[in-house]
Amino acid sequence: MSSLNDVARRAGVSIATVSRVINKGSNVNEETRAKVLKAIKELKYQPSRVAKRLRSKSASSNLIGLLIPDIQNPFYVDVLRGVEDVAYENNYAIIMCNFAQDEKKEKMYLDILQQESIDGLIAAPAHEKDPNVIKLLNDGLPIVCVDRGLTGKDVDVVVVNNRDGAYVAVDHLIKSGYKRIAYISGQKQIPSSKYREMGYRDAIEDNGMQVDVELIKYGDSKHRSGVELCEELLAMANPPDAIFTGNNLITLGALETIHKRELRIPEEVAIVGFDDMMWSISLNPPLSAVRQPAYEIGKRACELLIQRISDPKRSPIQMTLNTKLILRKSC
Amino acid sequence: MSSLNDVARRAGVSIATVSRVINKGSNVNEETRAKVLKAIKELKYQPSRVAKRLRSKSASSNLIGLLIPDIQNPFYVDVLRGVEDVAYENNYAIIMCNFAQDEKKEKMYLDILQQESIDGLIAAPAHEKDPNVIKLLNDGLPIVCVDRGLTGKDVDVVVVNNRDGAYVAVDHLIKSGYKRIAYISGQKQIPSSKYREMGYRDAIEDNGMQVDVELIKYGDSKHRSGVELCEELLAMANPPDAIFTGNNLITLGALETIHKRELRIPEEVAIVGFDDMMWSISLNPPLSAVRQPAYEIGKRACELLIQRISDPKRSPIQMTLNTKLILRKSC
DNA sequence: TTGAAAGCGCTAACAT
DNA sequence: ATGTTAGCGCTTTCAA
Repeated sequence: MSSLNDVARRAGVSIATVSRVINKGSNVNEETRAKVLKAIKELKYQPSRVAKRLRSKSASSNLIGLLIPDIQNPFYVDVLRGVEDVAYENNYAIIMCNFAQDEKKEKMYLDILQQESIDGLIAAPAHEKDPNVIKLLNDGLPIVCVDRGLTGKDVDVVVVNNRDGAYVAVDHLIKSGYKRIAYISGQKQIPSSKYREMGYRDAIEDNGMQVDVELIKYGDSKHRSGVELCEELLAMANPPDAIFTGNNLITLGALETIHKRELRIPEEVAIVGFDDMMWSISLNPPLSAVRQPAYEIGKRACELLIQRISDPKRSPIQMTLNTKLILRKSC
Repeated sequence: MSSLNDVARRAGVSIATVSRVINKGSNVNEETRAKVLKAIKELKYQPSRVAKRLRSKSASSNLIGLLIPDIQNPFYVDVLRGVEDVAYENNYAIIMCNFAQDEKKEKMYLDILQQESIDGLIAAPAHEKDPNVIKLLNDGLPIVCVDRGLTGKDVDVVVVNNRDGAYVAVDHLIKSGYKRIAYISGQKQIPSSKYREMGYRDAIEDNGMQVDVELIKYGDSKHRSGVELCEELLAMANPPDAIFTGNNLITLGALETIHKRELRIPEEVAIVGFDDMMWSISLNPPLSAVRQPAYEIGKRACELLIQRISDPKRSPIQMTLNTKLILRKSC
C-alpha cells in the first residue's frame, strides 16, 4: 500500500499538496492537481482511514458502531439493513457488534468501539439501565438508542409503540371470543417487554376481564424459551385458548411446541405474535402478527445519528413509530 | 479519552514503561507496575486501537473483515455467528460488510476494509472470478473464502459438498415416486448454484430419467425470485410434481406461491429446499431440507484465517463439510 | 499556490 | 529496569 509520501514524491510535490487535492482543497493549481491525480492513479493509492482517524479527532472518521442484542432475530437484521443503507449513502462504514444477550460480551464490544474512535453509536441496550451504554453516553459519544431507551437519560431514541401494538392484538383476540389469553414475554427487564405486557393487561381489563398472572410467562426472548414456556402453558390443568407471543423467536418456538402436541391452530389454541416476518405467510397456519417497521427504525436511527454527529448539541428526539396488526389465519 | 502520555505523567514514569506494563512487558519493577496500574485505573485509560494499528503493521491489529452477500439469508447469519464466536475467543474484532449482492457496494466495502488495515478477511465472493476479492488476495491480504471459492486461485476455502447435498435430495424425491422434478436455482454464476444443479442433473440421469431444461429456473437467490419462478413453474401446461429449491430464501418464496395457489403439499406438489432453518418444523408443512452446517463453516473459516494471519505461507486448505438431508413432511 | 513541520497515540529499537 | 526517540500516514497551521 502506497502512502501520501509515495504519491507526493512521484508527483514531485509536497504531501500537503497531495492532501489538498484529495480533500477537495480549494487552492490548488489545475496542472498540479492533474499531476497528483495521475500519480494517485498510477500508484493505486488508497488513503489510510486509520491515520486519518488518528490525526483528526475533529474531522469525521466515518465510522459508526451498531450494537445489537441478537442477530438471530430477523427483527434486528432488518434494523441493520436500514442503518446500513443510510450509512452507505452518507459514506459511513459500520462496525456491527452482536452481543448475543451477554453483558460481558457487550462490554467488550463497547470497549473496542471506543478504542476504534467511532464517531457515533446506534445501540439497542441490554436493558434500560445498561451501564455500558450509559458510560459511553456520559463520555460524550453521540448515541441513538433503538427498540429501547435508557431511563432517565436524555438521548435520541427510535422505538415503536409497543403498548398499543400489544393492546390491539390482544383486544382483537378478545373480540374474537378467546377467553384465556396467555402472554409469553421476552426478557422482563427490557422496556419493550414491559410495554407489551402493559398493552396486554390493559386490553384484558378494558374488556372487563381479569388478568390471570398464571398466564404470563417470562423468558429470555429466544427460540428455546418460546418452546419451553409454551409447553408450560399447554401443560396447565386449565390451559389458555390463545397465546400472545412477545417476539419473533418466541413465536416460532411456541409454534413448534403447539405442532409437537398436534393441536389445531386456531381451533384449539390461537396465536398472535409480536413481529412480522417476510415468510409469516408460509407458516402453519399463516401467522397473524403485529408488524414493526424494523427497516425504518434502523433508517431513522441512522439519520438521527448522523445529524447528532454534526450537531452534538441538538436536543434529543424521541421518535415513536407505529405498529400494524396483520391478520392471517392463526387467530 | 486519556492517552499513554496522561498515564505516564500521572504515574511519574515514561510512556515506554506504561507501554511495557500494558503489553505484559517482562522487564518492569513490581512497584512501578503497581503505580502504573493505579494511574490507568484512575484515568480509566483505554488504549487507542487506531494508534496501535497505525504504528505497527507487523503487530496484529486484531481486526478482521467479514464480507457477506446477503444478511437477510439466515444461512449467513449462522456463518456470522460461527465467525464471531471464534473471533471473540481470540480477541479479534470484526467489521461485517453486507454487500447485498451489489458489486459496487462490495467494492466500496472492500476498499474500506483495506483502508482500515484489517489483518485478514473472510469472504463469500460475489462469484468465482470476483475481481474485488482477487485484488486483495493479490495484495497479500490473508483471506479465507466461505461458501464459494475463487477459480484458479490458491486460497483457503470452506465449503459444503453442494453437489452431493443436492444429489441426495433429488434422489430421494425420485425414489419417492416424483416424476417431474424442477430446480429453482440461485444466481447462475455462483459456484454453489452450479454444483447443486450438477447434483440435481446427476441424480435424475443416474435414475435413468431425462433432464428437462424447462424445469430448471435461474433466479437471484432471493425471496422474490422464489415467488416468481415458482409461479412460472406452476403455470406451465405440464407443471412439476416436485420442486427442489436452491436456497433458504427461494424455498420460502416458493412456499408462498404454492400456498397462494392453494395447492396441497406434498400431494399436489412436493418441495425440498437447500438450507435448513431453525423453524423449518413450523412451516406448512414441516419442511424437508438439506442442512448445511452453517455455524461450523463460519467457525472453521475463522480458525483457518487466524492460523493464516500468524503463518502467511502455510499452504492453502480446502475444507469440505457435509450436508444432511432432513426429512419432514414436504416430500 | 505551495511547502515545512508539528503532532495524533502508540511501539520498538536503542541508550542509559 | 527505565527513558529517549524515531516514526506509522495523515491533517493542519504557519510561512514563504
